[in-house]
Amino acid sequence: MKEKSSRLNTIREIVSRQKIGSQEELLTVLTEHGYSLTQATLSRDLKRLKITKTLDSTGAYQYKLSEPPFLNGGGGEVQIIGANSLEFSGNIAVMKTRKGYASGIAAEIDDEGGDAILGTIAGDDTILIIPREGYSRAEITALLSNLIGTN
Amino acid sequence: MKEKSSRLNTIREIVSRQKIGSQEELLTVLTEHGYSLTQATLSRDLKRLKITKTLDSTGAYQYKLSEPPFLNGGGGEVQIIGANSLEFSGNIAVMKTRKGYASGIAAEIDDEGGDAILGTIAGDDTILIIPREGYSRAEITALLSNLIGTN
DNA sequence: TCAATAATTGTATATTTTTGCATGTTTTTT
DNA sequence: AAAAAACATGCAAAAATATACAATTATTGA
Repeated sequence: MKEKSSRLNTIREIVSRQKIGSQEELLTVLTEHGYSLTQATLSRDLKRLKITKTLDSTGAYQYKLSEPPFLNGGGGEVQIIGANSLEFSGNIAVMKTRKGYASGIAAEIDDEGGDAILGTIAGDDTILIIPREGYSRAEITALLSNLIGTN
Repeated sequence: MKEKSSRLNTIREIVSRQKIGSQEELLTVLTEHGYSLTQATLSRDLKRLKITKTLDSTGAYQYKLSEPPFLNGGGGEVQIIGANSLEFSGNIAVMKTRKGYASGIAAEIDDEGGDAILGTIAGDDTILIIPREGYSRAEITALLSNLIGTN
């Protein structure tokens, strides 16, 4: 099912970008984005994504991705945890990251991407990933998913 | 009142030692430790302590001290991946990070540092951390170490 | 393809957490 | 020391979140 993974992606992006204080609130935003679901489903989505209600520095509630935005160096495998979503436009991949981490993660992708990655450009929370010609979306997705890890 | 801070302390200890999945459960443990309070009070205590309900790797709920996103404890060893070093010059702290991660980590410090941190400036792999006047090196070190963590 | 199996979702409901309010207690101010 | 202000707490109610169950939709394998 396509709907679901797209929705999960969107949820991750929203949560990492704006302050969301309750599921109802997030539900509203998702509705504005064109998704139709109930709070029950959202609750399950959040559980799958390990997004939990935390407290920000002012003591207000805020939903947050619980995985630290870091590289997991265990076992020689490099795994990037800070990336929130990946989507293609044409043959260009756009990765959204936790704010501030784009350039760091982009560097990792350059490092690890090998032949398949022609280059990357990073803003603050967005990375443009340009694959080398001849590599399919599927291949790039697989490569990056591997770096990122799955949900 | 002495009772309260002692209780908060105990809560922190319990939560960091054993798996607590709900406030009721924690309440039971606290009662066994000789404290007498209601779930309502406990809820407020947890809020003060910024202890929130998160999801562990198996998908079960677990209360946790808000965790610094800086480190990865793979294989029992504590490994600081984002931040490499911390040193003072005068009352200014300089943190070295993995290339590209400085601004991301600086943002975390701003987020989590509370009153003690006046501000941060990030380059590519270096963060300047300016403590608020009145905070000692030791305090800042403790704070940042805590953020960086010894999980 | 079709039946069997698994996954996803909504509804209704249960569970859990948060909070308004009243009250008692401690601390501060005068 | 009395009054005022600030803080802590329980109770009850509200709000938020999670889940059992049943229906629906997708997926798998012969």
